[in-house]
Amino acid sequence: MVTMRDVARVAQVSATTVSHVINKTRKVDPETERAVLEAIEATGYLSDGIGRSLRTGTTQTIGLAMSAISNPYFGTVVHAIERSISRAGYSLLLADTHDDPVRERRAVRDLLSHRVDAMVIAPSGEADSVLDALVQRRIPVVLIDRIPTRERPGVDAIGVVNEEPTARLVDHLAQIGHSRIATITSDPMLETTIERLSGYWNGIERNGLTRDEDLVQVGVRGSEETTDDAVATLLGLPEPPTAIVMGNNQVTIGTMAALQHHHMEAPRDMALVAFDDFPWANIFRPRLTAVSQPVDELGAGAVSMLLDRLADRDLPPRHRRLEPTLKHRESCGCTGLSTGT
Amino acid sequence: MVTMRDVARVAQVSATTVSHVINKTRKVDPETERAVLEAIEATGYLSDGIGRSLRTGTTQTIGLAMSAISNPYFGTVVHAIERSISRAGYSLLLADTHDDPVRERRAVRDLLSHRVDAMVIAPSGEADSVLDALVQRRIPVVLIDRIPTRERPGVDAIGVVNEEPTARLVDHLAQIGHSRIATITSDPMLETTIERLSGYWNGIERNGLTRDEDLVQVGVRGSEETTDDAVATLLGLPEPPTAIVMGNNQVTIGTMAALQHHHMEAPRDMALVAFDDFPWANIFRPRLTAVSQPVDELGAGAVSMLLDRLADRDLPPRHRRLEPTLKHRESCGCTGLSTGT
DNA sequence: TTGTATGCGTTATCAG
DNA sequence: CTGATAACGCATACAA
Repeated sequence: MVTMRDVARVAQVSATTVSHVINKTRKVDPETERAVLEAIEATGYLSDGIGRSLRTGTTQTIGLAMSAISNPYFGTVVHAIERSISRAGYSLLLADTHDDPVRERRAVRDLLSHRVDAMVIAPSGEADSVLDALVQRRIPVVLIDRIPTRERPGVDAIGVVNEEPTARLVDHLAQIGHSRIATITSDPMLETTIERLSGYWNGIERNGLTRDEDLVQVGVRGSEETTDDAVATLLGLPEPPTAIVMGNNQVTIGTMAALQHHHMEAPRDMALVAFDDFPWANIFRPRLTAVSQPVDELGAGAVSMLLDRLADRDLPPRHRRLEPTLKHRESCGCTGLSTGT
Repeated sequence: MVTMRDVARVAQVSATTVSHVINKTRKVDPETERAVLEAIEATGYLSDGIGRSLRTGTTQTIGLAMSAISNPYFGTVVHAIERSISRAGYSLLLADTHDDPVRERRAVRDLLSHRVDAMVIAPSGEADSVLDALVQRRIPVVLIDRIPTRERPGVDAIGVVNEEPTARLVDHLAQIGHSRIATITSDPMLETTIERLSGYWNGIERNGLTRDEDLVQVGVRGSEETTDDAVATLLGLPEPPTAIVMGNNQVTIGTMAALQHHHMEAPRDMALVAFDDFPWANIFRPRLTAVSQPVDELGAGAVSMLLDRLADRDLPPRHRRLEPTLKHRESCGCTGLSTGT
């Protein structure tokens, strides 16, 4: 490996000077500078981040801990985060939590071991102890997607409004005549699930519908079989639902597959509305009526908060809620007024 | 920050012993070990990868350089790679190339600066100089998706067979009666584009169709407007095509959107077949007849080759081709024999 | 079974 | 304007 000392030798200067040339951190004679630059070119020298990190205490690296499986927008989110981050001169270290508290703990440990300067986390339902440990180490953290009720010093959060938009979904179904409206959601420990469920109930109540626990299927971890069972249960009810609110993208996939098994089609046999949109929703049928998250903004917002906190760790914690957009399309079965893009 | 020396002080031993306890790298008195472990617990010590890396020369980090935009399977690939990699005790450092040679160079430099132990790259069409530099530094590299014609020492590659499967797509269209078969592809510099295009021509010729350059639309970078133009051009032909072979996922999205603008529907108004499948292809309509890549296997295979090479850098270069699967569904307009899953 | 000393590549401090 | 030196946290060769 070619080190700074090698460059220094070739350029006939001290390593100090080479360092200063590279980092533009003090005035150096143009002549000398040229010599150094040439030596760098000649040797093919590339500065070693490890050495620098050890010395400076910063790695210019941000850790991202989230579940690849659970988030169908995974790619988009990672991409949005990577873009903002690299623009700011940081690199992205990835760790998969699988939305499982144990693996989440491991993932964060790993990130910590690599000395990331800060982390973005999509916290599992039981992330408290992990977060507390992070707070104690005073490492900047931004929570994404799931916003905890409790605030922590040094921990920001960004996500969307979940409750009211879900209620609106129910409103809409009620307005077009549905009275048996079911909902299927995933992991009940997740903050998002809780909020969307609460929105569902609000919708049921404010539309004067009868509150029926049987219409609520809380899928465990949202695996496909579970969703299949959930749909079967709903269809087997004495008075089956005529509409379903799907709690997230994963559930939507499972639910639609299940309906297919039953040879049912939306919106003909079942009205369908979803929380979470699909990137290609407009090209394929049925065009899903869905609450769409501003994924790019979430990623960019997360990084922006992180950079703010990197600049001043004592900033009071901020929790940002972005407004999702209702994409009114066709799966709800109300054809007339489609506005979706 | 709590360092090894802190632990050593608390445990009343030397730093050396602490190191040995942590790494299980020499015999140590059970009593002493207990004391060290306790001290680690008490202090909340976490070993510093930076210090270790500087000393050992390895970072236990793998770099992944690919374009998030161009690859709709991005999430799946990253996930597959991350899984295999973390199982082997490595972490994943991400860099976006945007499929642009300049940004690719930057991405690789970044990764190199962070001293990744090895890299996985989805090379742009002009990656030669970058790859040569990597070879010179003797850093293990696996190319994914696009397999160069030239072999390089120390550089493995993994991807799918492109030519024959594309020809088969044409075969199928020809067999069900199409004679005006068009193709739309993206960046003509990419190895995959070249191979698929060649497969297209093979198909045209071996089915005795007339070779018509007008039916080939090579999209630049596959942006949506470009695809729109391509479709318009095709439809404006004196003898427009009745079927289209879409060269990749991105093109598929663009083409389907464009067809929609023209109020055309597959397979009614245009037979459609694609290279690259969609994760949710079965749930939405039209169910696309498509060549599907074994994405998980590609990721796992890439990592496996990387680990092999990490164990022995002098392994001869290997180029692996996996077989993609034809998912015969409905967009091709030949209903009878659908076999797709 | 344990400890001391050294150096990995860099940058900050201080001296010139 | 430039250079010598020490230190970041760790693992190892060597000594005890």
